[in-house]
Amino acid sequence: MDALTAEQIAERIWLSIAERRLRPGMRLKEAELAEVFGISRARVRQVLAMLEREGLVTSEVNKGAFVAEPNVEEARDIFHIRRSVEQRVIERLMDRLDESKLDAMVAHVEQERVANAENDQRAIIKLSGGFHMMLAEMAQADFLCGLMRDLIGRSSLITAAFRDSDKYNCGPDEHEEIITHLRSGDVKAAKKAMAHHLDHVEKELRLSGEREAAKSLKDALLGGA
Amino acid sequence: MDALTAEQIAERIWLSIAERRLRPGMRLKEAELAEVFGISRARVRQVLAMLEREGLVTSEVNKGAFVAEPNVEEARDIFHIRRSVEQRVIERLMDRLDESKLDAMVAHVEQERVANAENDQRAIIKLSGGFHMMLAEMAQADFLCGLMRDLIGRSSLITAAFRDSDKYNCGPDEHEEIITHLRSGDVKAAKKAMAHHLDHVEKELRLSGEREAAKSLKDALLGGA
DNA sequence: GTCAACTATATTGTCGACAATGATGCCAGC
DNA sequence: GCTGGCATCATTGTCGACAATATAGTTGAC
Repeated sequence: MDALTAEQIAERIWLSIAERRLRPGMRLKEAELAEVFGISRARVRQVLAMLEREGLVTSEVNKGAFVAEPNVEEARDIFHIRRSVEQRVIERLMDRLDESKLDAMVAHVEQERVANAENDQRAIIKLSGGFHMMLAEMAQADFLCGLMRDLIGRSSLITAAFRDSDKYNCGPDEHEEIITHLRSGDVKAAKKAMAHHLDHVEKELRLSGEREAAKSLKDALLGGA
Repeated sequence: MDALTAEQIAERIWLSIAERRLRPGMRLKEAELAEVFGISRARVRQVLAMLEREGLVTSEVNKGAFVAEPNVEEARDIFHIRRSVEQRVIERLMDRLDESKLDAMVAHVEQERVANAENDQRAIIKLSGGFHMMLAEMAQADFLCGLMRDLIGRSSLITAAFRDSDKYNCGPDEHEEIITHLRSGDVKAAKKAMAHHLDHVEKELRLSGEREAAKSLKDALLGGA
C-alpha cells in the first residue's frame, strides 16, 4: 500500500487542493511531503514538477514550492475557458449517453444533497467538482478530461481564495437541471444550463480576497485519508 | 551555459516536438537525454514528469517515455478548445494593444514570408506556432499563455501525425488578416478571422478518412471489437 | 533600543549508485 | 525449422548523501 506512484501522489495533493485543505500560498516543504507519503525527496520533486506544470503550485529557485495564488484576471480566464470546455463535454457526452450514466449522475447529485443536508463541507466541495469531472470522464475524451482536471483544480483554488461565503457550493439543483436536459436529449438547453451554472459560480466570487493563515501541512494532506 | 534549469530543458524538448524533430511515438531514453543536455537522470525524470503532465509525452511504468500519439478525437477537441482560447486571447489583447505590439506582429509575419520563400520547413513550423504564442504573450494572461503553450505543442504533434501535405502551414496571409482587424479595433472581425484561420488549419488535416496503421498487433486484430 | 553583520540551521539543488523490471539474443528440445 | 525457456543486458525506479543557498536567530556596536 506504500506503492504509490508519482501520479497517485499528485492526485492526492490535487485532491487536497480541490478540497481546500491546502490553501493558496501554503508552503510545500519537500522533506515534509516525503515523510507524509513515505517516499524519497526525489519523487516528491518529480510530483512537484508535475503540479507546477499544471499550474497548481508555483516554485521559486532555492525557495521552494507553494500552492499557487491565482489572481482575479486568471480567475476570469479560467471560468471563460471552463464554459467552452464544459460545453464541448456536453456535446461529446450526448453521443455516448445511456441510462446507466444518467443513473450515476442522479446518484451523484443525491450524494451532494446528503452532504448539503449534513453540512459536510469537505464532501460538498469534493462532490461539486466531482460532478463536472464525472461528466468529462463519461464523455470519454482524454484531452478534455485532463483539461477539466486542471481547470477544476484551479477553480477550487480560486474559490478558496475568492469565494464570498463558505455556504455556497456548486449547487445540486443546477446540476440536476443539466441532467434533466441531458436526459431529454436537448443539447442546446443542457449547454445553456451549464453556462448559467458556471456564471452563477463565478458570480459568487468576490474581487478582493484576503488570504487566510495555513494549518499544518500534515493535517491538510492526511485529513481525508 | 550548462546551467539549464528544468524548465529550460522542458522548453527545448517542447520546441523539438513543435518543430517535429521529435515525432509521435518516438522513444525518449532517459540516459540519452541526460547526456544530450549534460545533466543527471534525476533531472531528466523531473522534466519528463512535466511533459507527461502536459500531455506531450506518455510514459508506461518500467517501459519508459515516448512522444505522445494523439488520436483523431483528441485532435478535434484540441482545435475546438483552441478556438475558444484564442478568441479569448484576442479579447484580452485588444485592451492592451499598442503600436509596438502591432509592429512586432507584422515583423513576425514578415519572417514567416521569408521562411516560406526559402522553404525552410523548420522555421515555418516554428514561426507558425510562434505567431499564436506571441498573441497569447502579448495578451499578458499567464493562464491563457500556459494553455496556449500546451495547445500549440499538441497541435504540432497533431499536424505531425495527420497533416496531409508538407506544404501547408499556418499561413502568413491569414495571420496578417487577423492583424489588420486588430489594428482597426474590430474585435468581432478579428475573432472571426481567427476562427476561420483555425478552421482552415484543421481542415488541412486528414482527420476523417482512413486511420493510421494500427500501433500494435492487438489493436489490429481486435479493432472491431 | 535599534540596526547591522555574522553564525547556525533549515531547506533546496544535484548527483551517482543500487535494485527491480522488461527486452534481446541464444540454445536446447521437439 | 520452429517454439519455448533461459541467461544476459539495457533501461527504468528508487534512494540516500553531499553541496549550495536562503532563513532566522544571536551578538555586538552605535
